Amino acid sequence: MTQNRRVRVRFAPSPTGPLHIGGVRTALYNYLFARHEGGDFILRIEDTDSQRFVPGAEEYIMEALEWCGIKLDEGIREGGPHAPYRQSERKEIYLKYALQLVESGNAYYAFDTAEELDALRKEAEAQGKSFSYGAAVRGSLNNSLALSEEEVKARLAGGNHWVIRFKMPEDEVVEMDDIIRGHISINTSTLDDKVLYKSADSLPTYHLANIVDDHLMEISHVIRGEEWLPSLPLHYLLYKAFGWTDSQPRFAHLPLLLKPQGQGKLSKRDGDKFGFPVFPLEWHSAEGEVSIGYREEGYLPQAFINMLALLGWNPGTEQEIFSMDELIEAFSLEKVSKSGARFNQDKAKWFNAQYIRSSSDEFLGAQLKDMLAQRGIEATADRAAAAVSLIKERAVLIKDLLPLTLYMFEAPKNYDEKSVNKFWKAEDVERFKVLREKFAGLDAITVAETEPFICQWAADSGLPLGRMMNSLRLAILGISQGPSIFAICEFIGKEETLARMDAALATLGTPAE
RNA sequence: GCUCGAUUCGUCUAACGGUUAGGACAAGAGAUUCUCAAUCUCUAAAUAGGAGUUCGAUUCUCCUAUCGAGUACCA
Repeated sequence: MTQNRRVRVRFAPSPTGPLHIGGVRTALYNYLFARHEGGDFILRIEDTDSQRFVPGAEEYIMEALEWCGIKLDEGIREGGPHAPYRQSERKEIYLKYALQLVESGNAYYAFDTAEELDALRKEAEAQGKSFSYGAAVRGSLNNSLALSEEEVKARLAGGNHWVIRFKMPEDEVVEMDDIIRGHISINTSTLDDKVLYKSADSLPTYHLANIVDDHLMEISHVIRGEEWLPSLPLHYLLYKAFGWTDSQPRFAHLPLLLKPQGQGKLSKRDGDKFGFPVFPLEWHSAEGEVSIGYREEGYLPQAFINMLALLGWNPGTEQEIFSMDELIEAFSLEKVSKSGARFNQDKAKWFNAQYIRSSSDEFLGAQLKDMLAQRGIEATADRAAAAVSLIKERAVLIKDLLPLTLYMFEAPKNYDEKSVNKFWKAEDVERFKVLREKFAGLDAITVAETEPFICQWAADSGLPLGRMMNSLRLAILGISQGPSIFAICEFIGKEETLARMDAALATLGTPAE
């Protein structure tokens, strides 16, 4: 294995649907590793399954990576020295390599139909065994190892459907190394003769295309999900069969992302089931189903990435908040954990709240301005930023900014019943009327004016400040929640404050004692 | 079934073979506050089980259990 060669890694999704967070994390770790090492990050689209191709998935993948701040050095849009980066556009490359393996005796033609193989599997199953196309049975099946040379030639010439299978060596121990898991060894007698080249669509399978492209694209490290670990011996053997062992990439198999509840790995349907997004961006399926996305739910990409980075990796320090640059600086594959990580939505929300808090008022104000505009409320950028500054430590999601500030732009349409029962008793209303007159007498309503004034009044008269404030809050907001009522009154101004006080008086009236 | 992998608080995780097993989220209690959040303080909470190696094991080895993945002309 070549040491000190340029680090080049790839993220190689198949466009069979939207990328879920497990895929995003794989892309992220590849990206962090590449940047940390000063290497290249490549996007390769593995669309060798013509049956499962989903239109729009490719665009989705790229948009999702872009939203996350994961930048590509080479890819289907970016191009690069090894273009094309879409396997369907490289199809003529693969047959040549498959044939090379046949010639070197590492692979063979097989003519068995899907139906025949199905029947064999069923038969084995009926006897409580499992069928494996391997050394034990390949001599008695329809392939170039068992059939006569003439027969094989005739079948190939006759246009019979054929596949190319890898000829798995018998009773050989494959020794493998994984950066995360260490040394692994396995005997080849437990492995089968995998199909490398399909007849159904004249395309290679993942195993062939992957090895060929990683070699051609000079990939130095393969960082992928744990579900590929069982295929690793095949891949090692393929590199060996091609004579590429010296330039073989190093492997790192990432732990799986598990469901938040129950068992098993996180799947695309879990989002609907548990009410949290499993996709970075909203996805509209061809069937018209909509799956929610982190972006649309109000997560900031930085928070999303931070949360995801720590799901299966930890630098060994107690730092939890990382910018992308800090992640790049701190990341190492050796620190990736071995066991599956259960996704936790509370933690994801906590990260987002932290990031909202540290965002500028201008940025958050701009988000709010848009949301207000959608409700037909026009606010200036300054007003929106000022409103946000009062409540940003209370927001968990970006979309929370709207309900948290709406009363600053709109008078309440109704009054919370519980609060009315609690804070709008006859005596409260008496005090409230006095307060209204005092407010009316002020030049302007500012925190600096009102706060000391009311506190003084309460102190002098011995009136319960809390009840007074809450009656006012009820009149201004309609609910008993939110930041300093003085600050809100200042924000909406004297005219609006008085108008809302009058409206409350008119709507709620004075309850009987 | 077979093969491979994994196993520290409820969850994410930290700990050169030597720590009172640490932190974060969530939970509980208290403080603070005009309300609700936030914030601050505190509390509870874990090395799957059993052997072995060792002066000493969360850490190394083996067995068991549990969980996961793979077992397609899908990736």
